[in-house]
Amino acid sequence: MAGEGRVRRHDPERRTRILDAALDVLVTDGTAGITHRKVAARADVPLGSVTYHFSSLAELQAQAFAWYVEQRTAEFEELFTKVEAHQDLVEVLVELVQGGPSRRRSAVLGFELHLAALRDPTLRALTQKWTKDSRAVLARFTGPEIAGRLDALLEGLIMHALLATEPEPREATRAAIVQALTPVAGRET
Amino acid sequence: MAGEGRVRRHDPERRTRILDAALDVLVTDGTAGITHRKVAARADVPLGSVTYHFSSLAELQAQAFAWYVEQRTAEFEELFTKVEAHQDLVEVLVELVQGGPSRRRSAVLGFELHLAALRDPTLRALTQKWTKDSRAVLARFTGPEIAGRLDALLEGLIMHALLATEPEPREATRAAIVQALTPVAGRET
Amino acid sequence: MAGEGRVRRHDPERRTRILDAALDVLVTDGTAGITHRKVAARADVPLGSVTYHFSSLAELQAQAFAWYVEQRTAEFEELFTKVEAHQDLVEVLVELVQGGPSRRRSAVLGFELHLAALRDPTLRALTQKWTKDSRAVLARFTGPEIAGRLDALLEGLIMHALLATEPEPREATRAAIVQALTPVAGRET
Amino acid sequence: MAGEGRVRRHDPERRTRILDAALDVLVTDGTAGITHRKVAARADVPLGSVTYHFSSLAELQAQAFAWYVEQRTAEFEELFTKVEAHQDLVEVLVELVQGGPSRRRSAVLGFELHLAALRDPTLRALTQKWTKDSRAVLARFTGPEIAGRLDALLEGLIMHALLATEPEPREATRAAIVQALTPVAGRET
DNA sequence: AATGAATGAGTGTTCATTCAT
DNA sequence: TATGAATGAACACTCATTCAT
Repeated sequence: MAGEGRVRRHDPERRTRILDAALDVLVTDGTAGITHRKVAARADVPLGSVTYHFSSLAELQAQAFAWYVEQRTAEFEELFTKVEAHQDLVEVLVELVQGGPSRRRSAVLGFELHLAALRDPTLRALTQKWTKDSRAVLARFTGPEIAGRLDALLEGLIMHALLATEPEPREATRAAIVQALTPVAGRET
Repeated sequence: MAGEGRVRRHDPERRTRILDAALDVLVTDGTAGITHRKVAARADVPLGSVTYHFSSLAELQAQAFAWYVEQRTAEFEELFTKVEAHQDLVEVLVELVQGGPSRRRSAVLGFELHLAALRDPTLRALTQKWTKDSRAVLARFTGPEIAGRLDALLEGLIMHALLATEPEPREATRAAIVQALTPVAGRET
Repeated sequence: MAGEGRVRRHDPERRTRILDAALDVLVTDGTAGITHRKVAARADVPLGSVTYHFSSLAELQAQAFAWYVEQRTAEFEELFTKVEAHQDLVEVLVELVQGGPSRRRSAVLGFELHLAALRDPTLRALTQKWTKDSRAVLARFTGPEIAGRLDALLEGLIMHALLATEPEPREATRAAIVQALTPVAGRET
Repeated sequence: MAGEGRVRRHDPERRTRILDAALDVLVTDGTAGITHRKVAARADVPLGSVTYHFSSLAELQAQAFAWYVEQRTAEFEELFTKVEAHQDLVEVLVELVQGGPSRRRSAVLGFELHLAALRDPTLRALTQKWTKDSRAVLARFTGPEIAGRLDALLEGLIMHALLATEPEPREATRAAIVQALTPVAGRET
């Protein structure tokens, strides 16, 4: 708002806009395809502006991912404020996995981050905190052990959902989640 | 099978050596970092040899991934030939997740492929066949529904294992797998 | 002299501090490596401050070199105030050449300036005046002809001293200087 | 010779032509101003060709300087093959210092190299060998001690000749050289 | 008076790809 | 058939300089 003039000298939200643009590029082209130029074009900002605000492409990527995790953590947290009964929990989790195209962006970024973290210790710190926080939220409803497996299951389900040509039936997803939530009767070794 | 033989005069294994080198590079640097030059260096082959055998870098990557899936599918299949009792199955799967550094390479390539497939239809065909085959193997022991969830769970567990600083306790992994294998007693929803 | 005072309100020594910083950068990185940013960092001054006080990088460099020549000329002059006997002169000159690391900075800047002057007429005016002044000082003790060759010899000795891995023996330096100071007996054409 | 066609696929002397072009650029713009693009333009060669033949700009510069020293050493050597009498020696040296514009290029490169060597150990190895070789040649006529001072004197004379607006009188140069060649009668110190 | 944000030109370098041999 | 030379496009990044505040 306030004038989309060609020349934008004072532009206090530029940093954030660049970060959002970087995330857009990461969704589209992945860490393999991100470049200063693509980000600048997406943010409608001169090339020099990107290198001015971020000391390197790696730094830009790291901050973009941090910004993504921050948003997604809040969103995740918020999702569970409405959960009261066990049934609510199941529904929320199913929605998390099956969530339409709106969720696709989020999921792609998540996997992109995971893979990048495999090679970048800085990012790994980010994913570890993220995983810990997610599990903590789940654990409020399930206890820590179940939260761990549930988290892994969700990760796998989401990845498969992303890659499947035709969506998994909602029932199958629900059944998988319900099972993960159900303590096993007879103890295992 | 066999077939494929296009160029194999003097150095019949050069093609394969290049593919293996490409996989090595993919493990180290990811799809973001693979180049003709790195592959050539790794395979100890002149640069021209790589571009000669593979019409483009994308083509090389695709064939490398195909070669990887072929190997991994066989390996996966083989893993289950020894399984007889239910207990064996659990052990094999736990090993699959916890498998040491030897399995790391495999796991990294798997995720790299999944992510690449998100944007490349050619690769998606590959991942779909792979997923289908893996599930089919699992289904021989568990039935189709459970195979699906189990597959997702394994995917998630492996990813988490890759990213964790300290390995998950073997017990937790086993418990998660056992649970996925155990049909839920009382139906819900 | 004095004059020059253009901008000196709140931080009257900032200009000088910037010039000194510029010289430091010139010693470290040469004319090939000087930048506004390095100078600003060295002077612990905001980037804008450098461009504010000096209209261009060339201008900054020129003034830094002028400042250097001014200092060095005074220092040179001062060096000879103590000289009375011929023997004193020799000692002072040997010290000039062999002078330890303290003199290194000075020598590097001198050669840097000479080379820059080769391509920049403004700087050449500076080097010419400098050479003239130096020779005039020497000439007070040696007469003009000897001063010229002596000056050249010193220049060469200093350059060699800078580049040598192990210092030339003090005796050799002294011998060279003594010889330059000694008028040739029998004239030859 | 042999066709100056626009497209020059096979061009075995390209490396050398690039080195010569690099020296040209170094004469014109110094180590401060050399770029891949300038060298490419000067050599009439595509940009990629320069980076193909030389792994970095520093490498290109180093090899160009090495090539220069090689040429200049040979030239220097050759200069003294004609020297028989003492008088010949003086004449050759005077010519070395006073040598017209043809010698200017050589001199500029020499100083450029000296200064660059101050900061680059690789280049310093080059200058040290060069200095050693030059002195050895001189020493054949003067003995080692005098060769050292003579070398320094020549260096200084040449630098001054480069920077002077009007050439030093030939006589003054000759006198300086003659003096450096003349052993001092009375012992010093 | 002073400065941080901003930008466009230019840098070194990498690389997929082409092609003559 | 196989390969090294070659090249043009693109990249990350640096920087002198401008300008609004």
